[in-house]
Amino acid sequence: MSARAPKRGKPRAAKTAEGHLLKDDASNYDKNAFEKPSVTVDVCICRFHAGEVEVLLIKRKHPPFRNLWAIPGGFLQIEAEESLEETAARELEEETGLKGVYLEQLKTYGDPRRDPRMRIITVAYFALLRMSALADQTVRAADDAKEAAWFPLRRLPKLAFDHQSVLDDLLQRVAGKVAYAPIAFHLLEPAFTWAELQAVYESILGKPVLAPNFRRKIQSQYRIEPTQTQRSQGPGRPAAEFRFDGVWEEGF
Amino acid sequence: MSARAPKRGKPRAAKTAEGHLLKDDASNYDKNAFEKPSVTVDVCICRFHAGEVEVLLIKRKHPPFRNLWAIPGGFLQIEAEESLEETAARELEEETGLKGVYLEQLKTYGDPRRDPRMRIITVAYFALLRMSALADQTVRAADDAKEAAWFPLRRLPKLAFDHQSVLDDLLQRVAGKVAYAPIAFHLLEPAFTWAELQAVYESILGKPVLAPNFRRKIQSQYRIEPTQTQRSQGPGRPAAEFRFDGVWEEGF
DNA sequence: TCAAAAGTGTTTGACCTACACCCATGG
DNA sequence: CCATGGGTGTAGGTCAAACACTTTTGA
Repeated sequence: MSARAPKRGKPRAAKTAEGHLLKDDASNYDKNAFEKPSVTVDVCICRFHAGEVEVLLIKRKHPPFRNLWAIPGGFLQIEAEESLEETAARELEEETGLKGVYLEQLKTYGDPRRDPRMRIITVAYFALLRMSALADQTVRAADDAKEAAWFPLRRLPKLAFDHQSVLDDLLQRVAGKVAYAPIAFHLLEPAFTWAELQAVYESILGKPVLAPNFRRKIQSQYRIEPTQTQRSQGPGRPAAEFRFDGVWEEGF
Repeated sequence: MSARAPKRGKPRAAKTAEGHLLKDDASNYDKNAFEKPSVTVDVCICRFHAGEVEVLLIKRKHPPFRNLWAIPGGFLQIEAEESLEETAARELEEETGLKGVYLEQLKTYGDPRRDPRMRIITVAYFALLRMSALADQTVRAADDAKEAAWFPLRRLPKLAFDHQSVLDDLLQRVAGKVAYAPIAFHLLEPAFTWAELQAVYESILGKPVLAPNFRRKIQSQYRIEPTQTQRSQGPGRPAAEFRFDGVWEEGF
């Protein structure tokens, strides 16, 4: 349910034996009848850099977990009527200055002791963005002086709270999803080379793949269109650039 | 993040331009600095009956959405230090009297207008249970007189709130997961026949499968051990009963 | 003996893996 | 020419779909 309103009265008293089904009268509820948790949205901000998928973490300056690294996030703004995804987008923008980035809900964490200070429910999202988007943007290690840094998903520092399990869940989700959904392209420039695309997959899957088979497989799932542009940075044939042009229609 | 504490002060004032990174001093926070949403946990309770996967819904007696059907759920109990999963388990027990049932988190819904009365964040779970567990238990259409009834997942009535999309997400999740995880067995008795197992898969996938291929595929994934028992309810060879005995080890 | 259930076998084709090999192109 | 990137071909293996068929067993 999302909407049975609590009865009036003290929180504990309101929860009687049959209290699991509460009156729905619009005229008979008190939105403060139950104590409420704080709700935050954390965003695992991912980029692809130096052959690896990296996530942006911030170093905590204060207890608890002082000097450990944490996933950036913030409180849901009730007054602003933010949806969860809007909160995630706002956090992402505050942290990186970017809008319009791919965002997906990961999972919600609500263990009563995950934050020693107070009861916090955290909805985790993840974002996938291209390096070029960050070019002019400085990642802001915000005012109260936390460091911010990128870490490869497979070589993380010691993390605060239950954030290790959040990132474990993230890696599992992304590795599973990359096989059937075109999410890898969000980590690359609009024009990319085969070698780059393959490197993203290899990083996510954690193992090498054979180039010819990889390309056939990708082309059987997605339209990969050549651009006119090239990439030349040394000896050898310059790499051609391609762009993602949607998934193949599945009917017929 | 799950833990940066809000600054002291009025909610709006606390959220300054740089407010996304808040002080972590344990000595410097006020857990009421931000307005909080209510948090509920809804549980999609599923059984397998008459050849179909069914979900338990309750009929709303009061506005909003009076007389529409809704997924049962309830408020997270802060004082009791419940985890989200414990809340789901409690709701399940209150609704059906059952404990120890398979539970899995589905997704979290937080649109600001999903409940017209107040801001509610709902974490949806789903439960899979066997018919035999319900045998002596009456499903309680709780005191304030809501009806409770089972509906096939593919033929749902008009639903309250955003519960239609919750159940859409549920079907998609279950259909995807049944292919690689042994979740179907939770819907069957410990001893089941091949025909029953196949019917569960066909119901979830929404299409018929060929029995011989189906059995080979299942047996390649899981240990299916014969029991000594049988099932005889008419002419024809009585169906032998089997039990699930884990997944095959994947190393070798 | 019939009907339903369990189980075997086989054919076909798709697809994945691994590798060999060729072509293109800028330095 | 050569190093690198793009691309084709293909042999072998695995696996799944589809279907035919046999065996078992209680009513």
